[in-house]
Amino acid sequence: MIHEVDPNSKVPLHNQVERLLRMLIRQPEYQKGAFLPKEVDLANQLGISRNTVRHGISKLVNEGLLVRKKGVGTKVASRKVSTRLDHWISFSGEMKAKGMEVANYELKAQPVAADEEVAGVFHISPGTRLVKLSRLRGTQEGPILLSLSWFHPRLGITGEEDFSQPLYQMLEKEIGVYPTVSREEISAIAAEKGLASRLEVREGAPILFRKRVVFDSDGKAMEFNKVYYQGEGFSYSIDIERK
Amino acid sequence: MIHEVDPNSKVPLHNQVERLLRMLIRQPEYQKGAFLPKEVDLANQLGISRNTVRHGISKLVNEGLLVRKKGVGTKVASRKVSTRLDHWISFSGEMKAKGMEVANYELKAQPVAADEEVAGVFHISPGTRLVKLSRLRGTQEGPILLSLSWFHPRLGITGEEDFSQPLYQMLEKEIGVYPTVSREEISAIAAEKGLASRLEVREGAPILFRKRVVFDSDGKAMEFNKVYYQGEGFSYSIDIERK
DNA sequence: ATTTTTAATATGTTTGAACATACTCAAAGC
DNA sequence: GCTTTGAGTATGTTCAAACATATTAAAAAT
Repeated sequence: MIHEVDPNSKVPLHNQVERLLRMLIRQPEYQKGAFLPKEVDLANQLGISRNTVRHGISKLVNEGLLVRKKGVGTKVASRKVSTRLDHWISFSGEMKAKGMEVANYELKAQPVAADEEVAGVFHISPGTRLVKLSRLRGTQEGPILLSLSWFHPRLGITGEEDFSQPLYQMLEKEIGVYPTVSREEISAIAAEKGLASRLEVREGAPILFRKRVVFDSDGKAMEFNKVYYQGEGFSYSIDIERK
Repeated sequence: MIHEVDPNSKVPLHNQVERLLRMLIRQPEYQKGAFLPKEVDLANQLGISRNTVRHGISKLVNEGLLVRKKGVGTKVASRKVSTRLDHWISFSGEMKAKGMEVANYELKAQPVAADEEVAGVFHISPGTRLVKLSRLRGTQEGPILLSLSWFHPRLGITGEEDFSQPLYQMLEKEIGVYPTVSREEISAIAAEKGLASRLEVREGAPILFRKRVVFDSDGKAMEFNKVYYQGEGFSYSIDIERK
């Protein structure tokens, strides 16, 4: 049962709708996946316009709390995943340790021309050919992260290597290069359209963005990596010691 | 000069508006702070409804690319800030090193009763009195972060200490406790209403959220800290070595 | 039994209009 | 010169309606 809105309140109706929904979705049935009341039913029940109801709903959709599907309905969005920031254990290894089966939604290695950013990282000329690895990964419930890696041309990576195995294991065994230091940059960004559709989140959803350069044991840059994690469903943990 | 929308296109009009705006805001004048064309002017120019224009604009607003102010206008949002994740240097020290003057928008230390989360972190009973420090900090341009700290009661912090000085310096000198390890959890979340208004971002904006427990040299939890950074305007950097 | 078609469903898009409200700036008053 | 008031400005809110569209399920056809 949903409550009412107060048409005489100074709080805009769409904000009141938003509040009601935030309380509504706490109910176990919705947490478990039941469909929320239909827009038109909410509108009739609350005595307000369907578009005003939609306005309120879109707040929670924008926050990734709800997902909508035309012809189907609206429901509470799924739950979180976390990983250790400072672990070098592979993503799939860590997810397996948590009892989650990793799925590769996309796995593609292909030669590309280095753009200015990649060229700057590796100190090579823009346009230089090198291999880019693109992986869309997650669990049975859906994608969690999009990882893009570029490899320094000196590694001699061709794109024909077996990238289905753990990446650094492959680099050590087949390329003979030892990843040693990772220089990271972490921020929160809003998903633009292309990224949003690949990660199956709404446009503008918070994305945990990790950009890093991996150096080998000689201190030379070997991999440039960008990873986009679904924001709401993901967190890093790390222990930092004072020096 | 703005382009047109194609009413016969399969792409929804509001998406076309969004695209046009993404291109429009690249122009230097808008990057420098000029107001975008008014909604009603865009609507007339494009031959579509003002609400459809608003729908398109709200996409960029939701992403933090644009900011709107009633009675004033719409303009491109401001730029980023970053800090080292693994540095113990104070926020104000680091900003000063970057030539940015830190402003404290809010600084409040007060005794509170520990809620369940805080109690769980410190292994004390819920309801136990301890001191909570709340700081809203940023630059002259506006707030960047909201930091909330709770201190273990055994430290004997009263709330009367001088919190305007660097926190850990104060803890060492006046309390005699030495912060040594920080156990961190980092994620991207969407700003809820209260947080959004304090950080002056839109509701739902991506927020870089850092939750950590700081331990002293004896390995005992001394501080529980939550920091919310404006997502778009902030990033961490860190170097991680393989063990 | 399987495939195709159709209808129902619920969200998605767009509209024009009217009104509300926060903000700015100029004019008026002290 | 300073403060208050009022008008104008541009975004914010709400509406009811009509139509579009992706999805699902049932009915019809094979």
